[in-house]
Amino acid sequence: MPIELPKAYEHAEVESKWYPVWLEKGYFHAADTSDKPPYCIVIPPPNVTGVLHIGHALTVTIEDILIRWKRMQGFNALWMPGTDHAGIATQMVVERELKKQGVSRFDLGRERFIDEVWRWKETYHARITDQLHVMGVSLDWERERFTMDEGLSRAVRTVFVKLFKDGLMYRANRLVNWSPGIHTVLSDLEVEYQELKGSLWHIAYPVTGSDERLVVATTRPETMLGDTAVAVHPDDPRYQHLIGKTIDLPLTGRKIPIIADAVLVDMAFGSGAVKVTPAHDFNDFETGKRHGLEMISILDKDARVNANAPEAYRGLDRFVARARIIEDLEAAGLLVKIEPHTLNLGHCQRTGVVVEPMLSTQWYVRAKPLADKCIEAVDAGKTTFTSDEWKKVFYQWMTNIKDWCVSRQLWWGHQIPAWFCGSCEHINVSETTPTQCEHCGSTDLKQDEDVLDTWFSSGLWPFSTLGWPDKTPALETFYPNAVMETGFDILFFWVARMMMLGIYCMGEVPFRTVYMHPMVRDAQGQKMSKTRNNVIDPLDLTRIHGADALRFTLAALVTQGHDLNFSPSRLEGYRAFCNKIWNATRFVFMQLEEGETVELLTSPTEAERAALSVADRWILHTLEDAVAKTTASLDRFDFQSAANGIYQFFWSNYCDWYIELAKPTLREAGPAAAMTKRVLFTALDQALRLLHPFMPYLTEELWTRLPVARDVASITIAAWPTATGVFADAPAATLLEQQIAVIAAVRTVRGENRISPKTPLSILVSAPDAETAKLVEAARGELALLAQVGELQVAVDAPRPKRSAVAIAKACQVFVALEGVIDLNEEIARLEKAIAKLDKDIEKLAKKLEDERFVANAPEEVVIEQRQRLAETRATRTSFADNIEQLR
RNA sequence: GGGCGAUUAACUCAGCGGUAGAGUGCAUCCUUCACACGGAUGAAGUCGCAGGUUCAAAUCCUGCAUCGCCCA
Repeated sequence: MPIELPKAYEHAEVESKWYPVWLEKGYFHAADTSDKPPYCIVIPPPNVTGVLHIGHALTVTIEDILIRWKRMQGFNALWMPGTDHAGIATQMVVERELKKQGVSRFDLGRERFIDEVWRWKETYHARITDQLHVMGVSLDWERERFTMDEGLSRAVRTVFVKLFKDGLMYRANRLVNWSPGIHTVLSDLEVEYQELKGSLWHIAYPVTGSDERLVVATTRPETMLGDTAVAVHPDDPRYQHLIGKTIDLPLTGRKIPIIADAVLVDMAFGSGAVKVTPAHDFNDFETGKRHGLEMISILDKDARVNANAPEAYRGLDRFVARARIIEDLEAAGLLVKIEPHTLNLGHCQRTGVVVEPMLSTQWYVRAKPLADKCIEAVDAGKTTFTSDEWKKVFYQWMTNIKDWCVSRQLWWGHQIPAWFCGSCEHINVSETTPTQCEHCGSTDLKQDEDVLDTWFSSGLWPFSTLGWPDKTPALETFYPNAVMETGFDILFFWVARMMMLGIYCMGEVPFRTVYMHPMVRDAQGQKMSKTRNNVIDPLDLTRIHGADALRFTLAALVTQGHDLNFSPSRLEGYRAFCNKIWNATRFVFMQLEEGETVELLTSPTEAERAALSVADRWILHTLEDAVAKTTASLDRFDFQSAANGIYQFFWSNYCDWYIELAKPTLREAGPAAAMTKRVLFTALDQALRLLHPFMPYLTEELWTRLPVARDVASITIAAWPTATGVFADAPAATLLEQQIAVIAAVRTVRGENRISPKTPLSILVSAPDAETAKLVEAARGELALLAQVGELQVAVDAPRPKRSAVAIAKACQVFVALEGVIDLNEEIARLEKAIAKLDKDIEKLAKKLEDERFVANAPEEVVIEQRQRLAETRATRTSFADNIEQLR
């Protein structure tokens, strides 16, 4: 009994079947050492408490395509899996869950809280892993890592100590970005600026010992409690006499100096006088340093007014304090006016609260020396970007790099390996817990309570996952990684940090190529968000349309730009493509006798070659072309054209023409049919391989059923097709295109004249020469089947028969007898419409060719081409016009 | 304020110096023995606007408009 397939492709059944098999057989496992060339991608570790979203789906689709492709090409392909502890996000999630039970992390205490987080981590980890499985990812799960596991934690401590000893890790007291939402410092990158409508308050500050008042404009009146100066521009004639005098700072009873500062003050803005609050504003902080001003911090960690401020305001939230102070100033007659003002405010990336600049002591990485090495490496081409745009952005950031604040006031993360001595205040930095102070020998040591920025451990990912700091065989084999693929939104957060730390720790770049993918948006280009209610869940999509269809869609839509607008209609189209592949295979299988096996055509003998039909030769030629183009597209990370190329080959060439052309041959059992059958299977086998990186499930299901000899059990590890040129056959392509054109010409006449498909047509084909005539003659069976041609006549330069429709098929004219078939007026109308179009083309071409400058300047082949086209178009027009005359 | 990107058929996108393409949708016809998640045929675009370079511009340059992003 021949191989039977259900009538439609059921993705759910097939997809649930294969993943466990692949895992069991260990196809995704890469060897530590191998004769094969290495190829390694590390997954951007998803947040362990996160849910798979469409951005992850895009990431894993692209990476799996690359990995599966390279694996098939014979590389020792490693795709490293793992998850990220995501300090802030995870701590927030768990705190929120605890809050539901009425428990705060402080109720539990640090140790018990962290135990709690680990418990959550286990649960969430299982979920995100299952979600990844659904996508069909060929990750080497045996190697899976977590940023907080023992090995990676050791890597973090090692790097910290190394940086410290090299003077690249230091502590400093400066103004930082404080998130009152989660009670921690943030790095510059974790602050998101957002334009907000606010106000500009003009406040009158009384000059000491005079009636004069100096008006300052501010967007943050509450910070006046911490003002330590008022600045004016040194060249401002309005205020010359005040420089050096003092102000009686309202509500506080303090006196503060009036200073001149050309950097801070813009004479044209507001009143030209600015209050200076060094402990609560980055510009003021710099001003304070320039002038040696006092720095008074007036807010605590909750952004409430602290004891440095007058008693009346203590304990008030910063925004409540603002309202109170405005009231009080107004009562004192010191509020001059309020203007509407748009300001750009920093917000905490995670909690969304307004970030507060605060004075505090934190750990910093000296970034410049690390960044310089990155720039050198990219300059030297050690790492290349697939897009010039992102390379430029990378350079810009690296060139203007600032020191990286890496300490965080969280509990969940890698605790900083620094111990403060209670006796001598020395800071002991060590990979292992010290028992006594290295400076004074005291045993009164207390570890820094803070943890490291999550991105610090992620920055080690390309080598920490391979066993670093140990010199493992895997590290030796797979570092540098081949490709870093991720969303452009984490270019600085992650890619840049990996470059810095990779070069620093390993002495070599972490990866050879950087490919940045766009952000997935909805079909209208809107950012997906819960508030917009336009979030597309990839798991819903896989349930409805299948993982293969989703993967193919993402690959077909991905660009090197900023946005990928996800279009459900495209997904539906590619789901239909899956079904098409299924049914084409089903048809091919139906040609088999019971128990029959097929020998694929690899390097044909002369005898085999001679047995190939024109259609066979054409599809093999086209296949080679598709193989070459797909491979070339993947080589340059052009997933879109790779996907489109295979789609076109499979649907338009293989299904629409080759299978249809093969049908008449197959019906007449014999040597021709046997050969065609072999070609059908050969092209199918190769096409499935090309499709496999995009559609792993469907291709595996079909490929393993092929009744052919194979050297491996799974398409996962089957060889990627190569274009050797054995099937290159341009003459066959030309011949077949002529046949196709004749068939299409008849169909056009039929379609346009609304002749029923059942009505057989008599046609006469006028060929330019005997060879072409012979070719058309040879397509008799195909014409009968594909165009319902009952009677076919072919002649060289045949005279036009009376009462016939005419259509052009490349070098031939096709006359379709119309007697008794249609209303002649229909055909006249069709030809008139065609002539109108031809006239337009003729006019355009003639005008171009009459232009002497064109003829003189354009390349000769272009001129010749245009002349030819004009001649052909004119001939067609003449023919159509004559025909109308005859029909009348 | 500085920088970057986008604007092509109703929708989602290719093309990036020499006849405007794809998928979906739409119209007409066809349930023919792989597939109606199908087949055939067709309609649909002054390629955002205005200048410029060129024999030739959707494609290169300049400006403008609209939308979006990044950095400060």
